[in-house]
Amino acid sequence: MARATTPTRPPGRPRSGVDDVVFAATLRTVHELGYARATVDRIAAAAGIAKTTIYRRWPSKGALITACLVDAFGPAPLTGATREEILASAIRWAAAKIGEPGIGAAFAGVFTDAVSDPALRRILATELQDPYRLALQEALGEPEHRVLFFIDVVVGSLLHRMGMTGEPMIDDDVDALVDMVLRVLDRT
Amino acid sequence: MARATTPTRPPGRPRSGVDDVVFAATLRTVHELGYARATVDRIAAAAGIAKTTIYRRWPSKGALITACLVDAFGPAPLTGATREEILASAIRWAAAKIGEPGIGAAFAGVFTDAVSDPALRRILATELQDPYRLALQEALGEPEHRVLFFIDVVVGSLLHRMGMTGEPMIDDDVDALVDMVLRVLDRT
DNA sequence: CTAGTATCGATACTTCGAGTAGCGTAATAC
DNA sequence: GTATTACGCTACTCGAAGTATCGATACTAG
Repeated sequence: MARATTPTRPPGRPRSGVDDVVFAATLRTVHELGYARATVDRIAAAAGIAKTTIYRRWPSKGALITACLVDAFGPAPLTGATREEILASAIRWAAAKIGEPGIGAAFAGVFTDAVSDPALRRILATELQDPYRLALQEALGEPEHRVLFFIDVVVGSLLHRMGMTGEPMIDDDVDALVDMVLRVLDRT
Repeated sequence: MARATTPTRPPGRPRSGVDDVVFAATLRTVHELGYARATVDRIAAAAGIAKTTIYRRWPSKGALITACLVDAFGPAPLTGATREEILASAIRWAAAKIGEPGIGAAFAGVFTDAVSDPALRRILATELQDPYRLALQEALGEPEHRVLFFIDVVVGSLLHRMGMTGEPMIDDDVDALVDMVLRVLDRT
């Protein structure tokens, strides 16, 4: 997610474009060592840069992980002809992403940190959740509180499974999740 | 949860029965300061005992919080004439408990810690989840994987709401959660 | 009442990770 | 060249988990 080169480049040495390297190193480290043992020192070492460089770009470990997740999730692929198809594809997409190596553990980790950290909670809500929430409100024509409920159910279920078992939710249960939420959507 | 006085009391000074005091101090501290700032030192001070006494009884902060939650949740009140009524009452009970001051934050906190700590995850699954899972399997006549799915959905949704907003789920959404899960139960 | 045992409180300590400070160096614009 | 900003590096502060030790205390057994 390189910053667009503005016509008026600011003075001084430009930042090296190592964001993607750091993100990859972050997910790899979290995947291999778990969230708690994935210290900023270790992530920096895995990325081959200095720890201070990380703190020059992201103000905290939580912010780093959040930025990493925003990058990893990317834009919402809301595909489908009907509202049902759109919501179903979004749920399957979320399940697949959270199941990728490192992403689920990183997500559960920041989520946990956010519980006791209102500032991080705001970052998480604004940077990560809001884009998908707004896109879903638009695509489904549903009010905010209803989309928030869907997100609580889907993301909460996926993270709870990941947190309690250390493994992503199996496909059969993702199917059940899709069926369950679609049934709620239908009953408008 | 005082230990039953066995006929053959072991030698030495008996433990002071301060478990309940510690549990109350734990929930109060977590409620007032949040999970991260609820250090063992502060919890001990709030309980009026030494930190070392806490570590003589529970091997880690996570184990203390888990024991506190086991005590706070208590036995599962699976009441109701039909399977639907039993499951509905269980969901509402879980929502009410997680909404109590300190409990939701403590739950989300240990849950987070457990993600990166397999030992704590085992304690959490064995001590806190298994009793309710087994009772639900028995009461509902449903297989393990299905009850586990219900637990993922219900607890995951409630914790996600708690974690993202800092506030427990409102009654309207708990109603929606009950409706949604019951609909899955019916479709056997 | 005394001996034995195990818990308590208190203090000090070790360990480790988040985040900061300072400095010399490298890369760019002018 | 100079100015400016990012980099790597080292060293540091701070806070919290968990440990070690020791004198004092509360029991039981005789």
